[in-house]
Amino acid sequence: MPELPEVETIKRTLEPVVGSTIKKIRILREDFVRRMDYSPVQLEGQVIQGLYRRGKFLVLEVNPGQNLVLHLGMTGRVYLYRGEPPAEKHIHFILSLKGERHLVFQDPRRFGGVWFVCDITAFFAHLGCEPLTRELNTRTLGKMVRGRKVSIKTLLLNQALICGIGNIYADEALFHAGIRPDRGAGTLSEDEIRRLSRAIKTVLWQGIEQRGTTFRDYRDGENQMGSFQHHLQVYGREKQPCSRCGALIERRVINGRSSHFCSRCQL
DNA sequence: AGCTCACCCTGGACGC
DNA sequence: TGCGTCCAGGGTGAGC
Repeated sequence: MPELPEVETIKRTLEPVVGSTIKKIRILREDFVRRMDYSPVQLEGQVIQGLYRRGKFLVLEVNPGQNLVLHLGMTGRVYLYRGEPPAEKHIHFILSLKGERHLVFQDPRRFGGVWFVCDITAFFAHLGCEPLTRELNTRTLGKMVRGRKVSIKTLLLNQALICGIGNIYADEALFHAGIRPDRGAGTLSEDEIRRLSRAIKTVLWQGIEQRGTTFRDYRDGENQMGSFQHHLQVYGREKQPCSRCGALIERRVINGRSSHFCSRCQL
């Protein structure tokens, strides 16, 4: 499940594509293309000028008016392959570069996709703040939760407010902050908002340091697994003892998403 | 406007 | 072994 730390890790491992010339674009599944503001063929022969992450999106900037946006959905993998790409299942998109390198996008579940975007600012207009910047702090998080009846867990997953947090890091951040996922967002105290704002940054940075969480599908741009799964405190640890107090971790579905927490440490 | 929920999709786990 | 069923969830959009 690629969330911010996973996409950031992929971005870092794909850095070598910047400055490369695009030789050919192969779309193996038409419906994997979610948007086509310009013809993909126009990218062939052009040089990739930049690569960056926004929330859980990855952007290849060929020029300011021609961007290639990737989203990995649940099971997406994007990696650089040297030599002819493998004839594996579920490869929907290949970007061939000069020097016999191929950027391969594989996604069994096809929740991911690619967008050929001209106006990148408009494309991201609906997206919330980047949690690892100063845009997220006690004051801004306080504004987001004020008066909101949704659970704090649901609020953290809302990409229009904060972008990049998914199910794993939401559960981990709430454990870190000592707040139950089913608490109404509007009921958080000033101190809890401060703790949560810091906890979000802490767990996301830890995830990046560990090169992401590989539960099953996730791989980075070099097709390597992450290691944050070994450091998870609550996610996927139902009925296992809490690392802090020993009580058993509970699992509850909140808004259709499984949520993991310690009912003794999280209030 | 705020919120909930069904939907999309496939592979793996599990029960019989 | 094999078959059927359920589950995982990011983002979108319908409907209340």
